[in-house]
Amino acid sequence: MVKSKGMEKRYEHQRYEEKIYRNWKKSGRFTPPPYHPGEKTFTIIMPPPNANNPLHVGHACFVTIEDILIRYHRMLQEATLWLPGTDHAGIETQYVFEQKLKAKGKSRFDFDRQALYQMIWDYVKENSQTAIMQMKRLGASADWSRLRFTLEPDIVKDVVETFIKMQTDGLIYRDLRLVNYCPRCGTSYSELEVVHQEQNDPLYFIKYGPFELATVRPETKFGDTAVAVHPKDQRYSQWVGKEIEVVGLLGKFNLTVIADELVDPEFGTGVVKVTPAHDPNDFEIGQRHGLELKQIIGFDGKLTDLTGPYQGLTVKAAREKVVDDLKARGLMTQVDENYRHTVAKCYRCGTILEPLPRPQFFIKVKSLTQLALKALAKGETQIYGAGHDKILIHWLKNLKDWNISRQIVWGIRIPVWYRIDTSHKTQATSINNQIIVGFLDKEKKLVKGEIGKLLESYSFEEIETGLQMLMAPPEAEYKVARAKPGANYLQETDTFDTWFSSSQWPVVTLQAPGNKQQDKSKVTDFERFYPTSVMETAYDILPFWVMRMMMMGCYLTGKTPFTKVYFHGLVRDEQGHKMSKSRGNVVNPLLLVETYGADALRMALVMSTTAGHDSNVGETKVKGMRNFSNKIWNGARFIKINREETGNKKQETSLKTKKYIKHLNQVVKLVTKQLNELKIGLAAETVHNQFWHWWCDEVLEANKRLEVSDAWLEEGMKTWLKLLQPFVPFVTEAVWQELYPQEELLMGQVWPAMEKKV
RNA sequence: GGGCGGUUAGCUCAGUUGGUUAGAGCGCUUCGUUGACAUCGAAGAGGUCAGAGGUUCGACUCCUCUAUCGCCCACCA
Repeated sequence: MVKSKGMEKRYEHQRYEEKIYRNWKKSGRFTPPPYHPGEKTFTIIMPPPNANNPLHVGHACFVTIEDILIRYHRMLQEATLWLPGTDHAGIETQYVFEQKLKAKGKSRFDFDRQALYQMIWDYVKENSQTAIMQMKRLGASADWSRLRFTLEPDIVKDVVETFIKMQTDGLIYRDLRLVNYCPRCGTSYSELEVVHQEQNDPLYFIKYGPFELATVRPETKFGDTAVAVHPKDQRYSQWVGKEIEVVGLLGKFNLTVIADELVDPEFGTGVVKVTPAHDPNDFEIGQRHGLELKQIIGFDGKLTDLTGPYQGLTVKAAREKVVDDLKARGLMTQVDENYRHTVAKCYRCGTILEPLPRPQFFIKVKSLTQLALKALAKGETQIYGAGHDKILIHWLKNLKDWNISRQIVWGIRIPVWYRIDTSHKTQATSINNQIIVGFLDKEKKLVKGEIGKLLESYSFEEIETGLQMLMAPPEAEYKVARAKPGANYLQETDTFDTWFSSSQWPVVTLQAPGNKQQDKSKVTDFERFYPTSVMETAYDILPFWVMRMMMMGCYLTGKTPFTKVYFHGLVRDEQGHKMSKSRGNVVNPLLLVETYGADALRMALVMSTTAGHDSNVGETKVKGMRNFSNKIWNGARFIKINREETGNKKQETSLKTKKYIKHLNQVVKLVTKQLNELKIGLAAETVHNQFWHWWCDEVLEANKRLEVSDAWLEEGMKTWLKLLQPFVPFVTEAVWQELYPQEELLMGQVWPAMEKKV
């Protein structure tokens, strides 16, 4: 066995990775160089990981792909910026935190807003540090000096300004709508956060005045304000416009029969009860016909005082009781036990969502989607990833107005203010004094009620200090303002949908004052780096994030926020199963890094993957790529031993060098082309196969046979290390320093030229 | 009900935008360790590229249809 001074037989990643990362960071190359006119820039805004959980293998995937592109462009000597950040992830984080409170026997209602916010803040800060540390272990060469967080003051300020601008532009409205409300999470959701799930539920046929009708939700009958049939349904045409008398569980009542297109004459008996307050279709019908909105289910998921003996029952319990009572009174004619339909559930906790009427802030999306569609049509943004461009367009064309109100604490509070009249004589009459508030009084006891009435026993200050929630009637007057507009104003307690701030991420991160140039030039990061080059993210957040970033970026700046979008697929386990905690097949990326090295994991995550398609990654693949790191190491070790043994005096004798150099040029060309075309998986495959099966298997052997000179072998190795660096930065840097200790870091080298002359 | 993908070697996947004998990793067979690497090397077995039709001088690649698997969306009470 041949021994070389300083190079072990195997590449031991543990001995190098940490030190190498420190040297990279020290070199200052994570930060783009000072501005100079005419520079070419390359920018990636990192998808900010949720600051509530350690990283999973999906994060490792985006870190790898983005780092490859960043390192490549940095070597092309472009002004390269990879701007990292973390996201407060409103509902996600509050949910996780509430679980922790629950474990301690507490709930969010035990704390006032400020206290709860501060607790979550501390928790998130701690977790973000973990996430950042983990990304560094993967070799992420991001500019950590520009790290941003969605709830830091500069960002919040910009997000608030955006809302004000949109209000001025008439893109915001507050209206009473049926929102998807989760009684467990205590908040409403946007259209996108609803999961539709198919399930079996009994379909009940009940007697309804002169009719019979079918429903899966008999408990909502207390909120019925009409009966509807299809306008062309001959069977019922004589009833339309007439009043009918219905005998219900709470006694007799009268309803009008209306005709509406939405009714399917084929379904059930062709007659439906209309419950505008608790069904999205019925709400629409109600709007068209001016029906009363009778809310009989509260925001706690229980029946209200309008339901007599059923008051206080949960929806589920109420349904059972109503069914029993209907049967007992002979009002139930039949039950279809095998009825299959879809129900809307909370994406977060799986609770069945209640459509409930609630005044919320909405964004009119139409003009925004038009801007995004235009940018796509003009090719200002190109999508990479298996048909997801079509999906994006489909979304943009069908998007509904965006509900941006969330009833949680952990987020940016909506900058809307309600004036409360504290003069006694108007307390009862002012519409704003009918605002319902909940607050913790001096004894930390929760008090709830109309503010006008509460002001008789509490001071305005006491209410304001302990305020937990505020619910203003739809007609309430409000002011949009950056700061409290006057003494008697109370701020809206709802916060923005977390995606509202995320949608502005490329704009606000680059605009943040903390990111001003260090040098004296007046060019801001925004001017320098916007629009960004590539947005790289998983396809599953296309509608939540990418689409909305396009809409908001175009709206705020007149330019699309990124010229290319690269979607990566989901990382599945070795057998192709989706990773999940319950399945127990979640792989911890950090564990793999420890065992096989960061380079091995990186390579395993990108080799032979294509944009937009899921990939399977398991230990065997990572192990194989660990072997690849070792192969690179040993290729270098051969050169080093060669130097020591022969003093690099081997000259070629057969003039085959020319052929090898030509091939090497072709490889450089190919890898460059593939990276330019964002064919990352293919590029990784090329360097892997060419280095191993061509360079090592053929050229090294040729050198032994004196067909390739030592000098050219060295030259080729240098080229190879540069080509490999973006993919496997650690081992190549380690080798570089072994072979070329006098040179600057490999990370700072220039990408190989296309042509190398023999 | 609408949309988007996949179907290539035993398994997991590539296939550089139609061009000579279709590739990789893992697995399998046989052989090989004094001189980079056994986390290795050499040789090899294994594919009618889901099926049918079409365009073309030429199709894994483009078009149509079928089968099958998967994902996303959807207001059917």
